Amino acid sequence: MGVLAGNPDASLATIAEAAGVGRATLYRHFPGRNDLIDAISRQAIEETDAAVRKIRWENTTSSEFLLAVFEAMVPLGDRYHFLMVMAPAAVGSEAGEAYARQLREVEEMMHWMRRDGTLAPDVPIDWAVLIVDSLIYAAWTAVRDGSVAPRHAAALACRTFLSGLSRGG
Amino acid sequence: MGVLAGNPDASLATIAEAAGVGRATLYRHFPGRNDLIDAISRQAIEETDAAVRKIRWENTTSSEFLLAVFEAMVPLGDRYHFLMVMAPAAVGSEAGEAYARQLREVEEMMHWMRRDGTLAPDVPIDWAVLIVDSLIYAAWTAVRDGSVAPRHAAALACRTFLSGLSRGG
DNA sequence: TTCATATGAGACAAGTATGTATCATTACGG
DNA sequence: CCGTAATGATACATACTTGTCTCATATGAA
Repeated sequence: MGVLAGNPDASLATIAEAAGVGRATLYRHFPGRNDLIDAISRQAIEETDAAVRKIRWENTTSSEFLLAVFEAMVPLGDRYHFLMVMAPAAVGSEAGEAYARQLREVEEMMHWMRRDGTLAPDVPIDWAVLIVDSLIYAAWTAVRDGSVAPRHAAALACRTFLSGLSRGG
Repeated sequence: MGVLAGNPDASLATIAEAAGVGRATLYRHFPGRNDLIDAISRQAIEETDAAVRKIRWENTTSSEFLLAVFEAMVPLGDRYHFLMVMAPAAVGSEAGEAYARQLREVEEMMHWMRRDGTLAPDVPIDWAVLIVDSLIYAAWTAVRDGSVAPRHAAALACRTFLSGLSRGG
């Protein structure tokens, strides 16, 4: 998993070695390379979907919900990164559709925040969606590299989205 | 250039075709594949360096300087992206060193903003640096995809960094 | 025009990735 | 203990990529 996220063109021999299995075993489970990455994509989508579905949205403000999304997604950053890297290449496939659907869900959240009055009305929705994506990835990267503590990463990302990094906030 | 940024492992045949030259011509100018990407890296670094050097830092606030950096870098997003994708793989090489130096310069800018009182004191410098990188990339992506107008992208990135996207801002 | 240089197209060998098949070994259930 | 299924290792054919080389052509200066 992490291998493919880091290098989408890794050879099946490398993947098999990283997974601790023989190369032939990979071909027994998946007819070809595309089937393998499709299966991993499906799993990544399932895990990220499940993590978001767990969040209770009743009686929460959109800001709290956003924080919960960051908290849920940062630990799954490798899955998320995998989808960002591989899904665009798999347009038309099931994985590509699911990724597009996830993007639409983030878009709906941004519309909610705009109606809510939380998101400034002059911010393009597309930009807000892009920033959520970027912040999830940035937070995961920072945790992985040890730049920030895992417990603080999501809060930092949420704060950056809502009020930026300047003193006045 | 754009080809390599999108797929770092693109074959030389693909690169040559995208560049509109014969594959043999590539080998006449560059002994091997590594020399080619090293040359492109050098050019990307030179262009980004030149763009930043043009910025006048005397009699400007750090916020104005940050905006100027965004304005300078967003149009060079493909170069920047190329370096982000390729340079880490070229550790030890001249390009890798130059990329690390650019990162240190952003770090210095963040220290300046912190002393300045612009950057909140409890924000980790590493996080701020990472967010600058992410925002440059995000702004370039948004412009490329037509989500936001080129003239607004840098301002949007700067605003996101300084005051976030919420209404209170 | 004529000569030198640069280019494009293609052949070629070596190395690597893919996909299939075979065989010995291991693990697991009856 | 035995038989079945799964695994690891390996060999193999095919295709792609890399790097080198050759040859015909075009471009450009003298």
